[in-house]
Amino acid sequence: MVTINEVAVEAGVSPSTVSRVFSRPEVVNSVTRQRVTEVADRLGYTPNRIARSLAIGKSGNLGLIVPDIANPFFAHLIKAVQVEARQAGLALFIAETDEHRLDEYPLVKAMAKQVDGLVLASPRMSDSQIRELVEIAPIVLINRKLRGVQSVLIPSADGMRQAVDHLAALGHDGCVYLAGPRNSWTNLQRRSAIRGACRRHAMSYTEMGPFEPRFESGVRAADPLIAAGATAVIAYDDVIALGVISRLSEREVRVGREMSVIGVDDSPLAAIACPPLTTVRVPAAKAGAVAVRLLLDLLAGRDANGGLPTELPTDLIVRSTTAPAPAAR
Amino acid sequence: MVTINEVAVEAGVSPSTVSRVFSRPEVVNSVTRQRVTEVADRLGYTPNRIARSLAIGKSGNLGLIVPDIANPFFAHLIKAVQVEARQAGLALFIAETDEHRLDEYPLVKAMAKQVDGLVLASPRMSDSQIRELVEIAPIVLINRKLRGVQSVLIPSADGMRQAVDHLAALGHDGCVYLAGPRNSWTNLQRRSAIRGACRRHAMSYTEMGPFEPRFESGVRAADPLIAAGATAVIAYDDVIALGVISRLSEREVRVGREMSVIGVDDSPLAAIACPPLTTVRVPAAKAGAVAVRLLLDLLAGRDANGGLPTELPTDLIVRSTTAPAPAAR
DNA sequence: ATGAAAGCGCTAACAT
DNA sequence: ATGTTAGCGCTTTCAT
Repeated sequence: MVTINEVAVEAGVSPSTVSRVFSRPEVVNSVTRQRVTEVADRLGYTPNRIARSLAIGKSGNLGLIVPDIANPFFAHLIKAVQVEARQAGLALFIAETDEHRLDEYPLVKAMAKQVDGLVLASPRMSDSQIRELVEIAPIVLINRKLRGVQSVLIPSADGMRQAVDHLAALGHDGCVYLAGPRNSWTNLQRRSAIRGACRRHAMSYTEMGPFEPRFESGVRAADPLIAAGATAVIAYDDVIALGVISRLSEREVRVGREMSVIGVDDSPLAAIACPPLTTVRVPAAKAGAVAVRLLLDLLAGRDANGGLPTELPTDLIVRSTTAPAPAAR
Repeated sequence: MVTINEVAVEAGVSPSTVSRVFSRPEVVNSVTRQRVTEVADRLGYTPNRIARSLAIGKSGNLGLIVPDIANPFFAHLIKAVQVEARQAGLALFIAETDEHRLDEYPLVKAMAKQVDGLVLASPRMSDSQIRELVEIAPIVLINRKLRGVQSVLIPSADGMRQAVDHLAALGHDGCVYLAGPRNSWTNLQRRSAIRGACRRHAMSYTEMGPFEPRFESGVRAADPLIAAGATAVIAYDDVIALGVISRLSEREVRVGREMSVIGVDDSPLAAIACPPLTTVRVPAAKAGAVAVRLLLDLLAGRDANGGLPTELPTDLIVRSTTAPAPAAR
């Protein structure tokens, strides 16, 4: 491995000069700079980021923790974070908790030591654990609210309300909510928004779950749904909704006829599904991008947004899985 | 930040002892160890991984480069790599090239310096660039073949042959291939397998493209397909296939009747689609897991698999988008 | 504009 | 079993 010193002797300058050429080129004489870069190229020298990190006390890395990489919502979130981080010249560490609440904390803690900042997407760990992490590295939360910690929130209350209004307008006199992970902030938000809207419309509210956000959860949920005589269901997310639809079709209940189904996320899946899924659009990519920008502000000492949570809006996208209630037809 | 030295003085031992307690606990007297860990806890000390990396010359990190994080194929690949890396106690850097061939090399090179090994998934860069990277860090390639570089390959020839056989059995007298990215090894494999199989069946072979693996590419491809009077089409991947189906439905050509469509990947999308997509199953997760294991072997000096490429099999999954040729009915 | 020297936090011979 | 010492490769005062 070729170091700064070898370049220095070869170019007939001191190590400091070589260092400057790579960190603050403008302060070194252009002809010296020229010579140094030329030698560096010839020797194939490139700075050792780790040594650099140790010296300046910053890693140039960001960390991102998500529950499930393959879930389309998080996949798009990751993508946006990656793009934004790169734009800022930062590399991205990524880790998945796989919805395993227990491993989450040690995992994140280990990562926190080697990054300049951390984005936690829908973390399941306790408030106090998050507080401890904040001591180690600047943190931005996505879909989790905690006093004194910067966050970007997608409350989805608007979208859920729109969803229930939509159902009410179609004449449904009740709806069931297929709940997501028990401790998820997002789930709590959705649940209470739906419940509130149902009350306002004098619709009955039933809850099933909790379900992990997987396709299989949805297929598992479908039969109880039929048994309960439901006519309308809102799932925690698109993935679950799609599972429901799949099983419903197998059971020969026509979705968008006998049963109305609404998902959340508007992942690409939703538009492709059959029938196309009515869903609440959630700005995943936007959330990721905003989170990174907040983190960057934090790192730069700009006090981002006055420490207030940034809230992103949601909206109902009506497609073909919702229809008038059978009784109302 | 509390360092090893502060712990040392507080515990009345030398820094080396503290260091040992954290790296090779078994070599230090259990009572000293006890005292040190206790002090460390009290002071909230945790080792600085960056300093450690510099000292031992290894980072404990793996890097993964993918063209598109949100593509389900890569999403599942990433997930498997992440799981496998974590199991080995390694953190994972991830970067996306977004199918931008130009940025790819510098990006990867920067990452190569701070990881112990690299997995390149479907890289688009040139052979010589890859060769240069191999000088910097151990590398395992996925779906790219290069003499002297370890790789895991999914040639998909079997699957494509099965796909064409299937079409032939349904009475189609030709098929069109919606090609993927021009320089992609995978695309070349698929193309030649399809072409070969068509020749064997005396079927006509037509190619359109290249297309980036996106839904929109597929919708764009559909009209020319109709115009060309095609009865059967094999898309580079599921995502494109789904786009085709979507546009075909809009144009009111019934998929699985007038037109047969086959995808590749068997992403979750395929089963959910409408109608369910006939597709060639590609073991994305398996590929990721195997790649990490090969990399680990490389790092350990075990010469993995004799340096031979590991090949993973593919198989046709027949669902509902393929049907007898209209003429043959 | 450049150089000398100290140090970032940890590890690894080598001694004891 | 533990301490001493000398780095790992880079940055950064402080001089010049």
